[in-house]
Amino acid sequence: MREFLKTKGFKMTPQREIIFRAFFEIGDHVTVDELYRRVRKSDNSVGYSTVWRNLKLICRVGLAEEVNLGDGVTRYDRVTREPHGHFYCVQCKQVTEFEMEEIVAKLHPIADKQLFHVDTIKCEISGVCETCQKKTDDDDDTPLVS
Amino acid sequence: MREFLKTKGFKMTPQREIIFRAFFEIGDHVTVDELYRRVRKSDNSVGYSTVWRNLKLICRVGLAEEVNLGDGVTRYDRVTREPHGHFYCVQCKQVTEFEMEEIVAKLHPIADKQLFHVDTIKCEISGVCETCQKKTDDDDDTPLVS
DNA sequence: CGGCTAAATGAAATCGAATTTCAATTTCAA
DNA sequence: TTGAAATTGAAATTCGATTTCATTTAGCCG
Repeated sequence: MREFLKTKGFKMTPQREIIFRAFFEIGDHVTVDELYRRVRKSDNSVGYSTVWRNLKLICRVGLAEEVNLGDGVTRYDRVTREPHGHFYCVQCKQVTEFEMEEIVAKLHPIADKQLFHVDTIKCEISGVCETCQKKTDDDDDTPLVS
Repeated sequence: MREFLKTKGFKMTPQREIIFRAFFEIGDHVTVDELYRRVRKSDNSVGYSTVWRNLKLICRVGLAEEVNLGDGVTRYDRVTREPHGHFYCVQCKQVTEFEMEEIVAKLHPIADKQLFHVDTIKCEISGVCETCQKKTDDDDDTPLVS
């Protein structure tokens, strides 16, 4: 990793070491705050902005990407995996994934047709997860569109 | 519209009249600020928060939905149309659409399989639009990867 | 037509995540 | 070892989103 960063003009530091390690351990849909807490367990002197900057750095070097589920908090995903979309439960805020190979394959021709140069493709499905569906079978939340 | 709102327990006001009208005229991917400016042309005494609240209201009654393209600004789309995804040009910030009927049809079974109750489906493709591609053929922006 | 209550408004204040500033520290190539 | 450039931590700032609050208004009821 030190070498990889060097080739891109960045230095390795103890804090960065911890942050990178933590990020790749936690895995996906992490928020800055979550990662910050996690990092503090290893070294409680690491600053919030350092965690933030390094998360941005991980994105810049192409190892992660920002995920926006519309709840005002930015999450971060590793990009070292298959293309995938997200299920976002509006009740428990839990994020799960689904494989998106086929969807992506369908989307590319659409972009090509409009001569749009694609950087990233995102699919987000919001709704209620199985667990929360069961939980809210009774206590209904005054539906506006009855 | 007055009647429609009444059935949902809301009143009609001059400001609301203007805001609703403006929203459905402008059409899509409007930001609060854009709509606010537009509304002020009809009546420069309308407040920003009123525009914001009414945009939220339009969403609540199911006539619009929030669109999040990851640039920190919330946009609003009418929902009275075919399901569609968005192209977002990271250079000129322009938003265009693409038809998504078929994609949605493929996505639903995926959600069903995980027993996820779907509220909304969003597909966002970020990249560079045709116009901006031509514009930036020369002045390259120091690519980090490569 | 008044009177009344809930809803709506506008301005200003607040919130909160994201981002920047700045002085001090650290990395690492020469 | 040394110096330039990168990095860090804390605090400040930014900026869109949202709330507060005093005032006004819509629309139902008699």
